[in-house]
Amino acid sequence: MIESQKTYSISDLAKEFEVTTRSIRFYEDQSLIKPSRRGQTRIYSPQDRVRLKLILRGKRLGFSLAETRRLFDLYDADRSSVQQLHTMLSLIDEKKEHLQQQMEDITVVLMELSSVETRCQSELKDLIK
Amino acid sequence: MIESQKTYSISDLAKEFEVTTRSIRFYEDQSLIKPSRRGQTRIYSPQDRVRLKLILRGKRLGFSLAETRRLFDLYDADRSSVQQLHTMLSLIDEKKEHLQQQMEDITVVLMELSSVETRCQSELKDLIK
DNA sequence: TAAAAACTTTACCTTAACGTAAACTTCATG
DNA sequence: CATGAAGTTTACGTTAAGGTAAAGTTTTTA
Repeated sequence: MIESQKTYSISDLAKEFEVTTRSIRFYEDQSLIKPSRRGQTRIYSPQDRVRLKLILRGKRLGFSLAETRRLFDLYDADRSSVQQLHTMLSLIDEKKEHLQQQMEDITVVLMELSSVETRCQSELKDLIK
Repeated sequence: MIESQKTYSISDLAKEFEVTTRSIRFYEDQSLIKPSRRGQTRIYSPQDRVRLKLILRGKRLGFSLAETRRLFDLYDADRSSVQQLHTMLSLIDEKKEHLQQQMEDITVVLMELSSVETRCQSELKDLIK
């Protein structure tokens, strides 16, 4: 099975994810993606594409690019020493706690918004009727 | 019941929420809080304190100060015209969608982190044993 | 009452995450 | 083959959210 080694140009990805090519190059500058090259031209693999997707998900969560890179480092990290594994586990825990706090915050805000929404709707009924 | 009309100084709040006085003044500058004054000195009411708490919660969610102010405006808004109410409802919907997207993102990342965590733990066992 | 502590304003500095413009190269195609 | 589209680098500009420093006022306290 010689599977079609799919690749993407920078503008392919820019369109797909609705970001500028400037941004994508900037992420590379910050060592978040490392596309290969044909001559000068960047060529993105499916893995690079996944990376970009992860970067953007991070952004939606309010991660800085530096934080996202640390997460990438977690995945890629040297898993050979006990030290390393412990460091990694505590980093993971830190992130998890942070995300759980965010979850709680979101839940609260969503409830508040729903309550305002309901009040608005009923006031709207009153005004129209 | 003459309840103790509690107030706070800027550094009271700074300590409680672990932010700098500079930040608190900056939020005022951006019209997010409006403490009263005794002479020049700022005096914060319990309501002001709640506002600050909300600002910080917004920050944890990655809201910009401008966004948070828009949310405040939603709460305080003129609820008299049908127009207004419709605008408000669509803003609320927008926010809700955004937050729901964030929830999904967080859920996914949490699961991924847990999976990495499990792998780390088992590798740790192998190394130690 | 004098000195320290806490408050104030004004103003310039910093960092992250790009936007924008200039000037150049490579490639497809009418 | 020239021209236009897409790619590249370099470099300066911009915005948000404060940090930091200077210079002054007010309040507390020894």
